[in-house]
Amino acid sequence: MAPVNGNDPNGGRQRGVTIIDIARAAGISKTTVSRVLNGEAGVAPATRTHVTEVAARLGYRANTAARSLRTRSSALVGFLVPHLNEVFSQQAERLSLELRHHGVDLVISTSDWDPVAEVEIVERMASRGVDALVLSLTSDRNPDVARLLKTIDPALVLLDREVRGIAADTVLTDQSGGVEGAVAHLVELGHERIGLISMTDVNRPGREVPAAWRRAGERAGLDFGPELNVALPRFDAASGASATGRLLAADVTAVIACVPEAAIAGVLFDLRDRGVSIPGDLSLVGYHEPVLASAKEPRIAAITRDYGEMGVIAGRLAITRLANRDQRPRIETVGTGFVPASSTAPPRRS
Amino acid sequence: MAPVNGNDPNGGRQRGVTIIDIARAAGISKTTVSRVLNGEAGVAPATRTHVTEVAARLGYRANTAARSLRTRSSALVGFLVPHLNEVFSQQAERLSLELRHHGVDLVISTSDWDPVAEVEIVERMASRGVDALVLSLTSDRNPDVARLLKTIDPALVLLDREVRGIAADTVLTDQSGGVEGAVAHLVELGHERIGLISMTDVNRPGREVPAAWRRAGERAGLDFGPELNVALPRFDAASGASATGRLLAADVTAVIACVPEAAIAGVLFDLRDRGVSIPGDLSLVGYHEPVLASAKEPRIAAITRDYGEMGVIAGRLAITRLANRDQRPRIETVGTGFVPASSTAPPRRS
DNA sequence: TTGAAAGCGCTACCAG
DNA sequence: CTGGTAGCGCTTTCAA
Repeated sequence: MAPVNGNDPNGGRQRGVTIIDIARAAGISKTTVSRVLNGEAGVAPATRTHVTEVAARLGYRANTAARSLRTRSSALVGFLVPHLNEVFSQQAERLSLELRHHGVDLVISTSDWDPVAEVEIVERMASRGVDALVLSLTSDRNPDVARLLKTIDPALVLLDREVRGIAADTVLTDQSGGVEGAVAHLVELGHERIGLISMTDVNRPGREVPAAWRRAGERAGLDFGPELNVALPRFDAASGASATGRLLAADVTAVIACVPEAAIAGVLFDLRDRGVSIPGDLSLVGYHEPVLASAKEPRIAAITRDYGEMGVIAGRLAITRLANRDQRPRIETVGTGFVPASSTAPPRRS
Repeated sequence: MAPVNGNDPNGGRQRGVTIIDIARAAGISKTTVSRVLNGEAGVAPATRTHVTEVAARLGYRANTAARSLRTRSSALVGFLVPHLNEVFSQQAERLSLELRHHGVDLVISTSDWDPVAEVEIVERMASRGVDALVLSLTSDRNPDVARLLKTIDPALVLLDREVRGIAADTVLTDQSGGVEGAVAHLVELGHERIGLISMTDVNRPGREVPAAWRRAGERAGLDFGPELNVALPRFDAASGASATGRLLAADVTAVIACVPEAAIAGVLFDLRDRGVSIPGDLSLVGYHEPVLASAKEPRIAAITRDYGEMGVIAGRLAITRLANRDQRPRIETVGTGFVPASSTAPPRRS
């Protein structure tokens, strides 16, 4: 039998079983009940089993809000991503799972690649009282965000981002392995004019990828001019298509597209519309290919990394940070690799 | 200047500005501060502006836990999905956005298609105090879940699921439009043995899709035997591949695959390995195709619907439900359509 | 239009 | 090993 509660003063939600109800039913103090429920040591085994039993019988469920208020911790982590595409979804799923193992839930919000929305979202999450905030910022060069991050309470984990003045736990991607692999592969096939579609320099991959590409070119004795690098501010199909046009005009024989899948789709559509065949007329390297896409030809060679792992690492960083907020910031690096496929071939001799 | 707080009795988080700090700074009671912050009527304009000003100056951020405790509402909605694939991610993104417009945040958890995990997750979210729970259950026939849903407090929104004994707000999918469109299209091309890969009957699409397929067959004067329907319990590539084998053994000339993308990828891989060409040897209809996959041939004809819209509707149902928990359950239906593409053709005459 | 006081459910402290 | 008490920050009476 559920205990009879006083008549509800609140028009709203149901009252629910509290530790006081358990205490009464067990003829014991709520302090001890709390101790049992939290698995603290120093409770007589008999008491423990009894309380556990009563709690189960009454269908007790802890009130998280009350606990949060008292302990100043919400067991909630926020995850801010630009967009829930396959890459970020995968990160989210693994991050969520990792956190769940530690009794922590994940609040997700998308900015739709809008730096202004990002500020609002971070603000919201801070006010929500998340214990930690995992950030895949659209722009890590936005001074408003940088300023905001200094004033908020949650622990921070940056996902392949570097914010000036913020020394936070970070999961970095080392782009060099993948990019150099791709360039080396293309050079070996005989390509010299290797175009790059990248993100703009407002976030770390947008800075690191072009740098790695240029380095790799130099290593191969090639000087990649700026006309070979198109930096996209947006990642819809139209942007991808326009980048393709610019690179074809620059006489590239190969393109490395380190941008989200929606933009790469734009590249593919545009090439098809122009009658440019892959890899016959143009070699293409992408940046992760969804499984369903990879089931069709040409399979896109890709610079890739383990997104799920990034989520797991972010989760671990968050959890360990919460256990000890005073430790110094840690940086974990995830490598990238080049996965060859049927989308590359020797350049057409003209 | 931030007010000087007493020395922190808590080893943990920072103290933060409270309404008491504002009240003191403004020389006013915390009641009035609360009223202003919540935009309640009955406050002198002068007081209102002053309080607003002071709050901004001190950098006040409401403590959500305290508010939740008092109001018994968390401004949090839970979303349970089997897996964050493209379909569910899209729903999640739009749902999240819709909720955000109303000041509500979204907690996401994935069950990895595990009905047991689902029970735990629902339990967790209830204990977390979510105001509403949006559920894409792996199995809506799991009695444990049905029982649990009756005991918990949050408002429920079911996403294309029907749980016995639970009268909740629901977003239903009407599969008939899409399935009948697909069957009619294939029949018109001359197909008679049209196989179906579906989910099992543990959830609503797993029941509705086969029913619609059978009806559509009857309407065309065809009697689809049970050997033409493979119901998958899992949705990895291997499952998709094995389903393909069984249907080919049943001499189908066309396959409709109403299963998640990972399984459809398995179908494609398997067909390629067997040297079965699409649509030359076999016509294929899928169930939504990611943009990057659609950029390559063959483009998979699909039975599809607006996933984003489903998320938006779910969000609206949740929000309006919270505004009035006593209204009777509402059911919104989303239609499906058939989108032809290059993956279908007349059957090979043998 | 304003304020005092009560209390949401829980954990932390201290005394026994 | 156990219990009493204080209070987290907020909203909500109720009274002025």
